Parts: sequence; structure tokens; C-alpha cells
Amino acid sequence: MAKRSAALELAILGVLAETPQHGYELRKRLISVLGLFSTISYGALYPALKSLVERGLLVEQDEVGTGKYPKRARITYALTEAGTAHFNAMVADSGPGAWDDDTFAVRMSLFGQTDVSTRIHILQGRRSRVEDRLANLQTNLSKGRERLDSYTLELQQHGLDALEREVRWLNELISREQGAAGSGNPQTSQVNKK
Amino acid sequence: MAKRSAALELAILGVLAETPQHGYELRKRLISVLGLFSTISYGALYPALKSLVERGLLVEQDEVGTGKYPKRARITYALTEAGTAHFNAMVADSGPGAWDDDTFAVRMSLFGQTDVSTRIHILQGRRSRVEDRLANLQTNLSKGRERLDSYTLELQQHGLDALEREVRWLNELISREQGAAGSGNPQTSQVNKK
DNA sequence: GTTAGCATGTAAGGAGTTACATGATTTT
DNA sequence: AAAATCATGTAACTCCTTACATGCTAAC
Repeated sequence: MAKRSAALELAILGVLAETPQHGYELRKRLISVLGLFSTISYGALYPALKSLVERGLLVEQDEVGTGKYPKRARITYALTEAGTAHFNAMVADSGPGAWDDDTFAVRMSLFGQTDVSTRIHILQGRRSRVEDRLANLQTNLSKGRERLDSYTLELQQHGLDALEREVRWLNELISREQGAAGSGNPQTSQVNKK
Repeated sequence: MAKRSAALELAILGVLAETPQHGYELRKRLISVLGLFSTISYGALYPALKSLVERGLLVEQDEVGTGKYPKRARITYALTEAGTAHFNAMVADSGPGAWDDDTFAVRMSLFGQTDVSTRIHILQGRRSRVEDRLANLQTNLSKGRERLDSYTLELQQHGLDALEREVRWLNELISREQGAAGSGNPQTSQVNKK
């Protein structure tokens, strides 16, 4: 029922699915591996972990006596079975918010834990979303061509270019995946490859 | 003391500085002219307007008997003197958050109400911000080249390309402004123009 | 020893979204 | 008449950010 929360939870589960970790390190990985959340405050991370534990998706493992640092107050988090199931469900999900910038980025950076058909599904879903935005912007732009001042125009044109480039990028990725798999259904895109 | 609030308030003041309007229409203009806020809910807009009125930056003018629709419950908002002053201060501001995506976009779309030096200032500030992000990403990427899987790499590379393009775009805009004005200080950029 | 980084958490406060609530006006 | 859209607002809820509070460990 949240917005970024969905992306954040997915990211947490995804990283922990690879390696159980404690909060402090988890945060660093989220920042570097996913690179997306420029800053994830502890005020967001710990409550999120807590919530995941309460829902039975994670378990806390107090790290006692790990060699050199016997009494360090570390809490290692690991996925439960339910957590793994939930993670898989979230990755494959197509619900609202599934193609948002953040959520898509998280899902793509977790592609390593996914199969080809899921990857293609996500890439195509994202492409639809971007194409929608593109269409909106174009409509908007052609409608108000004259009424908008040059700076607004310039700004929106730049946004438009970025979207077109993303579609082309997604097309390439999709082709690559389809090449790796058997043959999928042919692509339908509104943007030409140059 | 807010984040988006800063961008939203700036946008509201900027649009009202051109033409006083009532909430409903204001929202539509914010969406189409600025194009940035895909959705601005009334639950965000009206409280924001209320706050601006309370702070003496806007005045409400009950629209009575405007020809055909005598009793329509419209409230037209217009800037006060203090509001105009505040708007000008915000546009020229360099405080934290001044170069964020949203805030920058709002400021640029309001360039029509600005003088050349302010425009250059804003464009350069934005460029610095983008270059910082670029540097971070590059560091991050060279550090973890091997540890990151190919998808994460691909994703970050795409983000990097987008940032580089934005810097080039900003360089062009800055040159254009400097050409229009007298001669400004020469540019220093980390990204070559290819 | 003292600074810097590791490590976990809470509390206050702000901002925004969704859903709800109401009513006028215009179009079909 | 019914449906769409204009028009304004509120309440509950969720989430995040900032700042604070605590202590251990490593390095200089």
C-alpha cells in the first residue's frame, strides 16, 4: 500500500535473497548495487525491516560470538520461506506501480535471480509505461506548441528525447533476451530504431 | 522546510504570477505547462494554496457574478506584493534542493519571467548537480565492475549516458544564454561535447 | 586517548495520496 | 433526466526525513 515502500521492500528482499546481512551493510549494498536510492535513511530502513519481520518474511538472527567481535549488536536478516515466496511474487507482479522508475530499476537490477520470461515480461511492461508517457508528452506538446514559451518547449523536448532513447534501449534488451531464449512474440513498438 | 513543497509552491507562485486563477484550472496548467507533476491531487493543491494565503503570499478573490455564472463557487488566487517578492527570492535561491529534478524543471519552465544572469546561474547550478551525480556513479561503477552482474551494469550505464547527455544539453543552453547576454565566464565541464 | 566509522534504533514533524463528501453546470 | 465535468475541500493513513540517542571498535 505504499509507493516507494514497494520498491524498497523488493530491494531488501532481493538483496537478502542473495546474502543474509545486517542493516548497516544492507543499506550500503542497496545504495551501491542498486545505486538508485541516493540516500536510504535508517529511519526508513529499520522500520521496513521490522515490518518485514513482523509479517514473517524475514527472520532476525542475533550474531553471537563471530570470532573476533563476540558481543557486537549485529542482527542478521534472512528470508523465510514465506519471504522467498513473497519475493518471487513481487518480482513477477504486474500490479499498479510495477513499472515506476524506482520499482523497475530495482526489478532490473535483480534480473540475476529471474528467468528469461520474467525478464522479458518486465522489460515489455516498462516499455509500455514509457511509451504511454511519451504519447502523453507528445499530445501535450502538439496541443500547446504556440502557447508554451521556448524554455518550456526546450525542457519538454529534452524529456521526450530521453523517453525515446529509453524505448530504444529497452527494445535492444528485449531482443537480446528473446535471442537468448527460444523465440518469443515479435515486438510492437511506437518508436523506430533510428 | 519541505521537499516537493518547495517545487510545488514555486510552481504555483510562478503560474499565478502570469495569470491569477482558481484552483481547478491552476492544477491543469501545472500539469500541462510544467508537465512534471504527472498528478497533483487536490489533497495537495488546496492545502498548499491555503498555506500560501495564510502566509500572506496570496489573496483569495471570490469571483462574484462573472457574467453567465453568477454564483459559481470559484476562488481566484492572486499574488500579493509579498508573494511576488517571495517568488523572486525563490527563483534566485541556491539553497538545498534548488537543483533537484523537480525544482530545476519548475525553475526552467519559469525562465520566461527571469533575466539572463539568473537563468545562467540556474543552468550552471543544475550542471554542477548533474556532474556530481555523474562522478558518483562513475566511481561506484569502476569500484564494483566485477562484483556487479551484467544487468545492474547495463542499468547503471544507461543512467550514466542519460546524465552525460543532460550535461551536454545544459552546456548548449548555457552557451546560448551567454551569447544572448554580453560575455560571461567561460564554462568548465567534465563532459566533452563528443 | 581521541577521532572516525560501525551499528541499531526512536521521536517529531512534514508532505502527499486516496477516498470521501458536496454541489453546480453543461452536454447529450 | 442522466452523465460528464467543473469546483472545492476534508480526514485518515502512510511514508519518509531529520535529528537525536546510544554504544562498540578500529586506527592514529
